[in-house]
Amino acid sequence: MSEVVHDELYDLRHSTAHLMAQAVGELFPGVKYAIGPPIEDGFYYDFDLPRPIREEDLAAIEERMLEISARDLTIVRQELPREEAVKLEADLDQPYKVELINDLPEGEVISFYRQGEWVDLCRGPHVPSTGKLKHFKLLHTAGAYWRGSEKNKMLTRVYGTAWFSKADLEDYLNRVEEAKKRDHRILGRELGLFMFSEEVGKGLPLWLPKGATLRDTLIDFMKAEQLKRGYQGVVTPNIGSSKLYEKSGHLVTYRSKLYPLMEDPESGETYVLKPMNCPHHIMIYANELHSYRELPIRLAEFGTVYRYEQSGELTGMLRVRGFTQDDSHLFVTPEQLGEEFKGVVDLMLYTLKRLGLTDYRVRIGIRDPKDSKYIGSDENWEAAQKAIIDAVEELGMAYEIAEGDAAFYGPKLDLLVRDALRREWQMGTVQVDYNLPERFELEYIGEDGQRHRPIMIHRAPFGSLDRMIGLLVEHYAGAFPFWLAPQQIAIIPISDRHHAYAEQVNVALREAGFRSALDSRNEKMGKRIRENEMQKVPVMLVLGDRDVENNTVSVRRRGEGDLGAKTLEEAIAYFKELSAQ
RNA sequence: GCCGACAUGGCUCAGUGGUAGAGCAGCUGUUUCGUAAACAGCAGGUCACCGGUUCGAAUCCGGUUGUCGGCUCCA
Repeated sequence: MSEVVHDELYDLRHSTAHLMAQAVGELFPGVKYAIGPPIEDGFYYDFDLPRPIREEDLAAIEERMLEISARDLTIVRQELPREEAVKLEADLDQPYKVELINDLPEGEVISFYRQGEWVDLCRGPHVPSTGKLKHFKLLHTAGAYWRGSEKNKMLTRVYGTAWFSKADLEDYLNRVEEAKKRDHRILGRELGLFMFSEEVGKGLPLWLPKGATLRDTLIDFMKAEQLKRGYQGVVTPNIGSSKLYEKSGHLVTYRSKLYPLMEDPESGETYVLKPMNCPHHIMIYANELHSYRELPIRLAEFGTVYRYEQSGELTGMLRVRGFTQDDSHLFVTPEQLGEEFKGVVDLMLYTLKRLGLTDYRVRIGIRDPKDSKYIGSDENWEAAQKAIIDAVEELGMAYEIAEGDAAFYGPKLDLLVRDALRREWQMGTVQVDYNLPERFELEYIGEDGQRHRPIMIHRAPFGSLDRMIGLLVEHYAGAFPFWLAPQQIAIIPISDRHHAYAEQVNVALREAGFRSALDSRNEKMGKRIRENEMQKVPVMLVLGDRDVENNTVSVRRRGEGDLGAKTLEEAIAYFKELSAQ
């Protein structure tokens, strides 16, 4: 968030951050100020304090903020030459501010904003006086490293939100409350999709029958697409020799992100629990000599990988330690690169569309030339980055370039989607890689009879099945479209005498390929309807005397209610229609 | 990993030093019902785990594990 948009709401939030800093200064003498910018929906300020602020302190800080607001202090801008600016902050015993001033580029205007006794280094702009700041709330505290580096001291960050009116503030707080109800961790349990077990291990998801069905549905969808698009399935083991990963470069770059190595007791050779599928797929390509006529070769696998993520990073299904990628590696000639890359992007966008995810961002990660973790030659990097940018330009897509976001072996294009709490997650990803083919000396025989080096495209349209399902749960608030719903149809016989007919209908629907289940519990129909509604089953069939008599089913659509009686044939036609939506 | 917080039956929560409670879910019966909660009874917890303080700990203290919000990281 280096580029801050200067609209009025941002100014208000920025000023509220100052207001909070002043209040903290009054309540915690000796506080050192770091930075305090406006952010989406609010603001934060980082403090270095004699003792950390606790959540229970927030009310007192808010109270002091309101008091300072009531003083209605005029907010005044003041510009100072560099030396005087440094002296001002040094006199105030504010070392972080001194460091910030010293790092400002030559010729930059150095400005301060003063409200009453309190002053802060700041580019501004701000509201005219503290009296304008009334509708805010402090939300939570967090630790944050000075300048974002874990080598530096950890400061205390306080997050808050601020709005023009009381109504806006309340709306926002309500929105957050509503969003929490969509949390996939809560819905995942309520809907019986997945679980975690302390005894199995943190970050290791267990998929329950309904969640497993959802996974199967997504896998079937992707397999069908891949079949149309000329992919071939492969299967590779969950572990591989460390030598393989040494050669690929993963071992050096991601040592700390691997589960500890396993040792073969006979040979003493070590094995890696695989964090990636690429080296395995590369071995399959290298198994035989390929002609240019065979290329592109597209090897696909739903590969489960394990990454030892830092414990503090784990978040439900959105960040786990064991997950399944819809992975594929394409081996292509330089001439094919552009078309193949565009083909992958097309699949990725089609996938998002089918899943109903329309709100996403495209980020192109290129390398940071100053960082040494990137392998391979400058020429290869230039060529790979150019291939990606040319392709998205040709496709007319909106995108952002992010320096330093490339994989260590190549640049990539990521699709980013937000969760219920508006946190952004990387979903689909595609990378262009000249470097691993070089490391593994991959070849094909060209038209000219000479040996040539293929280029690899790594891609995963879902990214991780686990993360994608977590996100889809939040996107749909658990109410999946018919084709995705783990259980599509619930059959509710009104009383015992309708069971035989209900069973018959259930069998017929399963025969027709629908995920149907009979709910013949000894409960009143209304209760069973209610519970199936809450389980987000898209369709219910209520069966009573009339239906048995007329050989019909009464169709009830989730969220809509009774659609009336249909024959079984009509109902099946309707379900086929729903499946296509 | 770091900062802060939290942890009571399957779920949601009450209980702040004197030997654990409610609703929902579960089980058993009764009820056989036309589109979002029938009725009654029963059962269920070493209060996350380990240690300490105390005559006595769910409650106070320390540690561990897990979870939550951030930071850092994300092939």
